[in-house]
Order: sequence, then structure tokens, then C-alpha cells
Amino acid sequence: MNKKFNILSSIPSFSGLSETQLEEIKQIIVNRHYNKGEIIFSDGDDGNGFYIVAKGRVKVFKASPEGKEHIFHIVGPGETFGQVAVYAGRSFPANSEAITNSHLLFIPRTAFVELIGNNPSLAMSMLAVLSMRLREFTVQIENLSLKEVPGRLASYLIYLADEQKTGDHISLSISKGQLASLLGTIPETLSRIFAKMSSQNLIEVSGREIELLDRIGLENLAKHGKL
Amino acid sequence: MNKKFNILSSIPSFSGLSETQLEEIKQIIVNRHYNKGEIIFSDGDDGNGFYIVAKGRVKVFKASPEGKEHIFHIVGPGETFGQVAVYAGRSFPANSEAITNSHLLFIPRTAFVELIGNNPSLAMSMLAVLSMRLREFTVQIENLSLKEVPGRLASYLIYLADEQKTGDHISLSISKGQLASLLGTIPETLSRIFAKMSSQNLIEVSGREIELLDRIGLENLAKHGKL
DNA sequence: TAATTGCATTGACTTAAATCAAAAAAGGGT
DNA sequence: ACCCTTTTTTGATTTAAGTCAATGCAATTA
Repeated sequence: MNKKFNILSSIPSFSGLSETQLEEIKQIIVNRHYNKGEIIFSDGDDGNGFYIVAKGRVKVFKASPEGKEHIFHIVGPGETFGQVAVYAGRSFPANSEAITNSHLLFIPRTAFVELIGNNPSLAMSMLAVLSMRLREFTVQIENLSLKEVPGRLASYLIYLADEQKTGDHISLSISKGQLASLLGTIPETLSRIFAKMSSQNLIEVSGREIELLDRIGLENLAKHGKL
Repeated sequence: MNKKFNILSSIPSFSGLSETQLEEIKQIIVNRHYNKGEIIFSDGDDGNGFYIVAKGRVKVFKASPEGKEHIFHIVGPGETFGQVAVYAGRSFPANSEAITNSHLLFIPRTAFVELIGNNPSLAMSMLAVLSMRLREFTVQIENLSLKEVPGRLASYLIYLADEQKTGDHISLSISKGQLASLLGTIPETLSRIFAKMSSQNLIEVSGREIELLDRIGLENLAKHGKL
């Protein structure tokens, strides 16, 4: 039971698979290392496989011609990215870049497609994972179109607090600039909103450490907007 | 080979299935009819099955507490909606409403899950369809966060023209108010942008009929923004 | 042909957030 | 500690788009 095995079984899509099945997957994995700032794939590249993060952190983003960029996900250990292109047999619809030195497991398309053909249960769990991501996107679209930035931020903070299970304390794993992009805004605006939220005793910010002081207020903000 | 069969085989997820498989699916379908304006399911309802549109048109949307709504999709004959909740075994993440009198085919979850367990190829094609939708969402998020309304409209008009294969002439199948919501804006703004685009001879609008006069200009607008 | 209803447009105004520009703060490495 | 770089904050300004309110314009129906 080596390291690779441990990583694999912790991945949602692959949980519930037998050891034999995991072993099969292990056979087709290619190890890849990227340094901070390195591009993994670019918008329009051929989708010849997808990635699992073993170590590090990766951003998946889209850039406008003027250089503005919007981050879709920040992907960490145990998470996957790039599958869509693989299933659909298309090119990648976005860019990805390592934001820390990262160790990734690459799953080539051809081998994977073959594998899935023989594993209905694997297919099912992939379906479920994709569905989840689709749901996340739904939330993101909803946020972008229905809510203003403070509401989006409040939602995200609450989400993070739940995610990290560390009570009302959060520590950001990304820079505030990147958080801004993730929320579909710019650093200046985010900074002002942090300031405003702090002055209203909703939160307390100290560098990348954030304390949620008034969850009810935040939830209210997340739902009904208006700071 | 009755009517139901014809509809089924025209659905992307089900194309490539054998007649026997289609027959199996037919067994679990429930016919449902909705009048214009009727709610099909609401945000938070239990996702106990998904729908195929046989006839009519349905909008899938999300509403904010203040009543603002954003339309995610307009779904027409041969298209499906509501699957995500089914695969993930969760509640519906949005609302749906018939915008014309509609005939829908309802696929109950339990029966479908059983079916898919026995059909790897069905699972695969479902994966592909989900992936496609995910890709659409990616585009939508990109539009909402990277582009201004005129750019989004230009993209959508070009998309529609390609879709309808009717040269440079488009006819909208939905009201302008609904189009506004689909683009993440409001009718007033959309109206002003239509006026501006017309004055610059990019398009010519007459009710729900639109003529694309300057595709290059539109494409430019879709990419680089700025009207 | 009025009249009701729903949809679309127009105008005046407000506002959230982007842009531009600069200063301040925080890290990292030597 | 110091320099250099990156990140974050603050301020002044502009702008796109939302809000409010009124009007116009079909289309259907009485």
C-alpha cells in the first residue's frame, strides 16, 4: 500500500472502488511535477487526459484578451481537474497553472476511457462527481448574476468556515488578489469590502487569517445582499 | 416504433443505444403535461427524477429573495433538465417552469439508477452530456464575469445564428425580457443596447426578428467588449 | 373600436464597482 | 537590517448598469 494508493482512495470519484480497480488505475497514471507559476495546460489545448492533485495547489482560470482573468477553481490535494475535456473528447475550455510547486497524477484519456467501459460503478461515481461540480457552477453563476460582491464574499467565507471545520476561524490558502478573481472582482474592491465588513463587526481580518464575528449577519448578507 | 421512441432516440444521452435499451427506458417513463406558467419543480424540491421535453419549452431559473430571477437555460424538445439532482441524489438546485404548454417525459430516479447500473454505455454517454453542459456553464460564467452586457449579447446572437442555420437572420423564441434574464441583465438595459447596436448598423431589430448586419463587428464586440 | 393586459422602450437618476494612481505594508532573500 | 518585490490598502474619478417612473405599442378580447 504505497503513497499513490493512498492518494487514489481519497479521491471522491474513486472512493468505493475495490483494491483491484484502484490497482488498475494506478497502472495508467503518469507522475508529473510542476513548479510554481508553471502552466499545466492552456485554453484550447487538446484534452488528452486529466489530472489529480497529489501535492500542491492549482488554479483553473480563463483569461480575457485584455488580460483580465477569472479563476474558476482552486484545486488542492485529492481533487481532480480537466475531466470535462476528457469525457467530451474535446479541448480544454480553460487554462491551469500551478500556484505552488505541485505533484500531479496524469490520467491519459485513452486508457481511462477503456477502463471506465469495464467499470459501471466507476462511471456512476464519476457521474456523481461531475454533477457536484455542475452544482457548484450553478451556485457560481447565481452568485455572479444575482448577488453583489459583498454577498458573494459572505457566501464564500461561510462556505470556507464550514469546509475547514475550524469554528469561526478561517485561514485563506490563496492571496487576496486571487480571492478577488475567484469572486469575479478585483483586489481593490475586495479590500474595500473587507474594510467595510470589519467596521461593521461582521469579521476581523488579519493577513490571511479571518475571524467570523457575526455569522447571522453574514448569512443575511449572503442571502439578501446589502452591506 | 411509436412517438415516444422517436423522441427518445433524438436525445443526445440516449443516442447510440440499442432498440432493446430504448425499450427499457420507455418502460420507466411517465408522461406529464404542464400549461404555460405552471411550475414543474422548485428550488429545494426533492430530486426524484428528471425530465425530457417532448413538446413545448421550459425555463430553468433561480430567483433571488427580492424576486430578481436569472434564467440558466431555455429547454426545448429533445433536451433534458433536472438530471444533476438525480445523479447526485440531491434536491433540485433551481426552479423550472413551462413557458409554453408542454409535454414532458418524467424519468423516476430509482428506476433510472438501476438502469444505468446495467448499461456502461448509457453511463458513458450521460457523462459526455453532463460534460457538455458543464462546458456551457463555463462559457456562461466567463461571460458574466469577463464581459459586459453588449459583449454577452453579441456572443449570444452569433451563437443563435449558428444554431438556427438561417444565415444572418435570427428569430427569438423567447421574449426580450427573458433574453435579458438569460444574459444576466434587465429588460431596460437590453433594450438600450439593442438600440445602440442598431444605430451602429451592427444589427437590425424588428420585434423578435433580428438581422445581423455586421458579423465582424459583432464578433469583435463579443471578444473585446466595448460598444 | 374601446379597453384591458402584457411587453418594450425611453428618460432621469442612483449606485456598485472598475479604473487610475499612489502609498503603505508585508515578505523573502542576502 | 536592509533592499527588493509583491501584495494590500486608500483615495479620486469614471462608467456601466441598475432603479424608478412613465409612456408607447401591440395584441387579444369584450
